[in-house]
Amino acid sequence: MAISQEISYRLERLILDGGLAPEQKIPSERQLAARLGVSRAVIREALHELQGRGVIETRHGKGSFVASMVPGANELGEPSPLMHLFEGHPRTLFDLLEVREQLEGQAAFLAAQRATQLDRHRITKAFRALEDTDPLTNARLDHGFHLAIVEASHNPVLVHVLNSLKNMMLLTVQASVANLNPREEMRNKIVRHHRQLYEAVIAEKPAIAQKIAMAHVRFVSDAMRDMEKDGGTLIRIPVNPESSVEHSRALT
Amino acid sequence: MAISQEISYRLERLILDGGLAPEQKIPSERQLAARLGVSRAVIREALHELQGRGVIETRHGKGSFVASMVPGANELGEPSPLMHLFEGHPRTLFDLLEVREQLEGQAAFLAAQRATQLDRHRITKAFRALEDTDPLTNARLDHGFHLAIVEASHNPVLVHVLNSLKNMMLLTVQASVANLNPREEMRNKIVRHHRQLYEAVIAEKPAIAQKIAMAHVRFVSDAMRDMEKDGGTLIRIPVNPESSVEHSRALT
DNA sequence: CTCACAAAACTGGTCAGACCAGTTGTGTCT
DNA sequence: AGACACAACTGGTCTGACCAGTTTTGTGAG
Repeated sequence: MAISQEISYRLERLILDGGLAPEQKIPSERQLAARLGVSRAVIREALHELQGRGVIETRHGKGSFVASMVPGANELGEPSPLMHLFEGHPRTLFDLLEVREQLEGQAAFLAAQRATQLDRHRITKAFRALEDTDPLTNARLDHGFHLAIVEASHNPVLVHVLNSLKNMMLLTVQASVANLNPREEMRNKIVRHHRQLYEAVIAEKPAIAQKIAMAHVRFVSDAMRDMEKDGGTLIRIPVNPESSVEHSRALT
Repeated sequence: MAISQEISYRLERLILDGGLAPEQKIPSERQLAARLGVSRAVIREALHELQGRGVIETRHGKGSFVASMVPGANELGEPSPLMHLFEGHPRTLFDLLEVREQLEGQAAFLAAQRATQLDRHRITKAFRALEDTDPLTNARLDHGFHLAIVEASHNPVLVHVLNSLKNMMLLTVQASVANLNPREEMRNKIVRHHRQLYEAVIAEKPAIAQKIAMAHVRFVSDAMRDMEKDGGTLIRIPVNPESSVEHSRALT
């Protein structure tokens, strides 16, 4: 196999395995080349491969960075092919929540089991940020909190799967925030869920963490199902990332 | 924007817009470089980006080719970027099995709950075929059985996720068949699992079906982990694109 | 004339060193 | 202390060479 591919795999493995955190800077091309004993061309080819796969971002004059899966940052990828299924099909939202219930439950379980000191620190940071912010504008932070837990599971396959559902998940999170947060009793419950989940993960109680995470997603799902049945109107989140504009502006 | 990226976008658009058909050969790097008036390095970087995105495949001495979109039959979802993580990294196999445990459990649960007459017929057919065949050559049928159950879950998102893991799953199924089936007591347990799972789904007992499906995957995972720890040698399944293409055709 | 086999002419893979182009830190001069 | 220019980073591109597989070609032996 080509050297450049071996290197790209090695780097990806390192990143997904938690060796490198999102937004973290990767050593410069010249450093990598020297350290791995290969030419800079090979390093560049490997990095382009990771770029194509959306694992890293490269900025002229600054360096290469682990792509954050958080929405605001990048997202030059085309809208998820599943996205179109979602538009006008609220059922898909519930299908997704159904799958999320399992996967987030497992992620919470594994995170409670495997989180390192660093992971716990990240999770704590994400949780604090979530707590300290206006609930109406925190869909992103909500997602970030769940994401931190997923990454602490140290299962690259799980991370990849949830990442590939990223766009849709963001929509469900936004939908739940937009629809549920305005109702006080709902918001309180959700906040309590988050706190319980946070504590269970930090306290390294896998079974409890899993149960709470699943109950949380289930609760959101049920609540939205009820709202749809009763009121009939879910607040629709416009499918419009528009971040590629933002992206090119930031980079040009 | 960097020249290499402009070129990769241009080529991708060309390919996706039908200018180039799958399996078709792309002009050589030197030709492209000359034709587009840039250096070969830029061309190579652009091609690596497309490679990372799964749009093309490159073969030493032969050239670059438009990737056949067959693997994963992904009308949805990007071509599994996970595939390569598996090669040479047995740990990823266990990561995948960890995720499978949850997803197949859920699929079994939902299948038992929602399967229609037609679904049950398909599942029965897949099960019979599995039963009547030489266990040493039935990795495909094994996979087909599990697949029939997944499809009966009637959750498009779940189907999509498992479908995008299809190639890797095929490998784990093959690995388990190759490693576990030769041991009689293992094979018997697996056969029993299949039968119990089949009966629970047909009998519309979701909780039981889920429990069995999860136990099944867990059992396979544990058994392989033990084998790796003891004997130290898992039979490695050669990663052979052509055969997996064959398989996905057979299953689609 | 045909077949076999080696050489040539492709393909991609890697290397070296140079230079351009953004970004950031530093130090000097006012 | 502040402003500004100059290093010293970073990635982006170019050149030309050579290595390593694959395919074509051409020539010699039968």
